[in-house]
Amino acid sequence: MQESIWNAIHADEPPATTPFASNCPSRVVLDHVTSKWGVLVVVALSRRSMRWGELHRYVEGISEKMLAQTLRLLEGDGFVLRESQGTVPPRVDYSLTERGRELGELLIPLVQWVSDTVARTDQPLRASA
Amino acid sequence: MQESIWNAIHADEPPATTPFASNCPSRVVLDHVTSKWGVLVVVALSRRSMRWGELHRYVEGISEKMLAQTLRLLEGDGFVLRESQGTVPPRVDYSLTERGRELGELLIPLVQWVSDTVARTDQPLRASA
DNA sequence: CCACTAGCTTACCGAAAAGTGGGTACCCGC
DNA sequence: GCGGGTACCCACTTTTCGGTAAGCTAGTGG
Repeated sequence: MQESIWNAIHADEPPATTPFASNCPSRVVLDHVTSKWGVLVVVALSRRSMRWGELHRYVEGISEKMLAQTLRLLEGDGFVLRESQGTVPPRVDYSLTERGRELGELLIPLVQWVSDTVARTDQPLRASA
Repeated sequence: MQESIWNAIHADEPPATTPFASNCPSRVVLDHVTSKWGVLVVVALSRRSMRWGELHRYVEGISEKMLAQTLRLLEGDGFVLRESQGTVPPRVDYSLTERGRELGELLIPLVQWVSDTVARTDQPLRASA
């Protein structure tokens, strides 16, 4: 176990093990999981595994390219499991790994909260774009 | 209160109140708070308010432009409070609003978990870039 | 009196992300 | 044999992101 990021916040210079340090590898993964589509894909797969086409229809507005790219990225990071049945027509199932499920449990409250907060706000949340 | 995003996941078509729908306004805010620098700034401000220069030094690698842009965005979304004492040389304090603090409590576990997971992983987490 | 500081803003430009349109392979139903 | 469905990949273009550099204000140290 490593230091809490709270310790980092106390210090003037953050330790290299937290994403506040520019050379920390966690920044890369953090970028992946907080990417525009990455969040939605992980949350979508949190409930149940889905096929390619299902995901594409479900995460509205994502292009095929971005879906493929996002899935490959998340697979590379060990969050998503890709299972291709060798059948024709092709059928590929995507699901979360154990690590992906852990991530989902952190992302779901975030998405839920943002969604709720925006919906609840009477005055527009943003003054400018 | 609105529907849980879980209901959305059960349905074939997600309701317009969740970020799965392409026209949902929460997508915009979600993009802000999950942006590369947005996450780090909110988490940094979660512990204590900071001045411009402090933040700039603390969130390593962020350019002045990006810091200003991120802060303006988060201020527009109501997450960050900007207090400029009219003194010269200028002194500006940034802190989280109540809403910002709520957000921080969701982001901290995420950052912590990613940081821990990456640090704990022996084999490289990502197969490809 | 000149440089230096803090906290920005704006203009400019290259890089990277993301959208578009096409193609592929294979089989099925008509 | 033609079109449609599935799950992609590749090339091209557009859009956005993000970094560099300069400028601005006003007081302060040398």
